[in-house]
Amino acid sequence: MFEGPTIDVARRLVGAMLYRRIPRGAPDAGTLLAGRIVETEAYLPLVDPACHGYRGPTKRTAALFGRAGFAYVYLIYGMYYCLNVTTERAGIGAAVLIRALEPVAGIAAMQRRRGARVALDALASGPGNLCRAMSIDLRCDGADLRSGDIVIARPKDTPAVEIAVSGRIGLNVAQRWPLRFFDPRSPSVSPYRKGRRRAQETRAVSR
DNA sequence: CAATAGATCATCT
DNA sequence: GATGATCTATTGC
Repeated sequence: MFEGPTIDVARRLVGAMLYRRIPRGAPDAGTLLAGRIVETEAYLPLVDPACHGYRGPTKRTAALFGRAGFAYVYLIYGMYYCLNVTTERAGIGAAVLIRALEPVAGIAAMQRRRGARVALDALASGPGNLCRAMSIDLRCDGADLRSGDIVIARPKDTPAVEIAVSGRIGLNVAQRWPLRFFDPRSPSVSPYRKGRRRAQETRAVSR
């Protein structure tokens, strides 16, 4: 699931499931949330100036440099969290950013986090919204994604999906690198906005 | 529809 | 002290 080159993992994660058990103490504690991953971005080892590991490990990026299959969570713009899955072997800083989910289970609890008037398709669309809906914050940094309160898995009956490719979103460097992967049929794929338009030179790829 | 401002803070220089 | 792998509300076509 998390083995192999980062790009392969990013593609493999589209269509996979993300499960989240809300921990004790939080609202809706014990509730199981689930969503189907429909959008990811690869942040490559060594050569990618947009990857947080590009300049070597720091305290913040410690998890990024750990073994594959763990969470790397960071705070962005002072108010949102982003969930990444670490890839590659220990000592290499690379990851896949999880950008959007289609809500599958625990929708009422997600709505309590995001606001009741938010449309179903938008509940976990975009990395910041996704983390808010799934109750993911810095406490999740370093978590094992094979077992625990956050699990990413590809159930046996997971159907093959069409995967489209585009440039990455929100970057100042290397944004045109074709490292964003998404299910073009999903209504939950995060919308492009001004300044992101350029990245949307997509081409469909089936598998 | 497009464009802009503002919120807000851990981390790094 | 500056900087974001963002989102939302609001403004102006």
